[in-house]
Amino acid sequence: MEYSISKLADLAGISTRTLRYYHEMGLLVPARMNSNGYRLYDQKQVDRLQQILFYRELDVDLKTIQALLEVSHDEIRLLQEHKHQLQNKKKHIEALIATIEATIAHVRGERMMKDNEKFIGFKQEQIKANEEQYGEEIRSQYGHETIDASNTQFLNLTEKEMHDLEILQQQLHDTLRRAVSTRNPGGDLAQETCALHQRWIRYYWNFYSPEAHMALVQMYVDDERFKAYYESIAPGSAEFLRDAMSIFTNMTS
Amino acid sequence: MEYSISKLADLAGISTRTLRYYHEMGLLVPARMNSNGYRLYDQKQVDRLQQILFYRELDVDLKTIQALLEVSHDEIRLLQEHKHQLQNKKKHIEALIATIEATIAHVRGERMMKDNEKFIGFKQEQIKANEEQYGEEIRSQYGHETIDASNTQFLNLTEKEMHDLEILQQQLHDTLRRAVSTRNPGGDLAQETCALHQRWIRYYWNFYSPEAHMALVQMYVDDERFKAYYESIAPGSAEFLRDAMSIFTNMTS
DNA sequence: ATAAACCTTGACGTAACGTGAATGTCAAGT
DNA sequence: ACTTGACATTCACGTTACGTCAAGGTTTAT
Repeated sequence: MEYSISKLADLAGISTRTLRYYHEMGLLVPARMNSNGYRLYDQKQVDRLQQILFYRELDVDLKTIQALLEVSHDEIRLLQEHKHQLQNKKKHIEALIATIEATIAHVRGERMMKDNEKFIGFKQEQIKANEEQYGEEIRSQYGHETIDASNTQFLNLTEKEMHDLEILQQQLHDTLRRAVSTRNPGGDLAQETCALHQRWIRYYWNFYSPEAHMALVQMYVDDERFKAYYESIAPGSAEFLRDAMSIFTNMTS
Repeated sequence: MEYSISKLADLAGISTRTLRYYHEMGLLVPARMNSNGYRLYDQKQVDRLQQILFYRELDVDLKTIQALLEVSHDEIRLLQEHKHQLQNKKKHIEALIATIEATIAHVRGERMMKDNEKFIGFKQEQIKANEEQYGEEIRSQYGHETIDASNTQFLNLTEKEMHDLEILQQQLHDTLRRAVSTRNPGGDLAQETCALHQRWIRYYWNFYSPEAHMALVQMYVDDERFKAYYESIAPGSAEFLRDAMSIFTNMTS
């Protein structure tokens, strides 16, 4: 069964504008375009839209959703994961309700309550949970330098930006190679490498944090795929970058 | 106990940028500003921030939150209402989980499922629920023409826009008065009145819908406060506007 | 005294659309 | 065949709620 754009929008309870936007960004591409330029969607798109809406329900941003849907096409596994996350979200709402009850009791003078207890359960923790849960999965897939042209749509880069990214990547490799030979993770060259790496990472991450960055470079050391890649740049450069980042971010793991 | 901006942000798990933004829009004004220009918040702001975050959790937009917090200062009543809404949200998540389970069973071939069942429970219904639950409350407070200067901050209007709004309102009253005397809700003058009313409403509503507009003009008829107000413009003008809007929106209630 | 942490304002940018303009296409009715 | 209303397209501007950065002032701890 085929759906026009308004039919699918009505079915899913979203706007046609949303569907056009999802098409434009490559998140939900119609099954085909009619000869008159009209979008037509079929069963595969219905199912994919359902997945998208589950992720949206869990406050996952669209770029992340797109990446996640590239990582796995196992529908049952995805659905079970959504279920698990929704059960977590349910618990989080229960925590909020408990906070309300505690606050009411406090207002009535029935119990004491410290100010920090008043904010237990709010959404910021959900966003952090997303970052942890989904960020790790994305990093394992896209934190790798072998980004090819097919991913430019994902990153929504202009030609110029893509070119800039290539230059930056080349610069990063050159600088890292030279920095490794200094054997000084705290030196100027090493710290410049870190700054370049940070700039590079920001092309991929919507929400940067030093912690996440540190986790990534630690993964370069721990994961054989990345370790091998960095060995090919310069021997020992994964560990070197990890050590340099530790200083750059002023963090020790 | 007083909190600096970062202390309060950390306490609540939000950013200092968010707190500055809330100050700027008047949603959460610090208790005082220090001599050095630093913001200081006290207990009242802590409690108000908690209320704001509960509304945010329920996907209520900030302008609506601001309006709601002007309507009622009864903390216990607000908390009980949040609780009620969160319990609804919990049910909605349970519905989503049921949708997942049904979809999994469908994929496995264990049961039949129509496409429309795949979208049961998604968030758009929550947004509609907000519109109904909170919109009505806002309308009863702000859908009234007696907007005074103290509300311009709420609407975030420039001087020019405020002036335009006054002109529009005057024009609306004049046109309505003349339209009523035609006794023709479908006539040009009546339909012009509706267009003016729609333009006027859009100053207040972030998300316009003909249904909501119809509900509002119906309320003008049903609610004595508004009815009396419209009688003072021209006798019978509340019903007239309701009838004219029915034609303008192509809806019959 | 110094460095780091904290604060301010100003301003640009982002994500995910909502809205409207202008125009083409389709289907049903006259 | 023509008309009208519903449906579709692209283009483009605007909105909301911040994230991020720059530039510079203030406070705190060493």
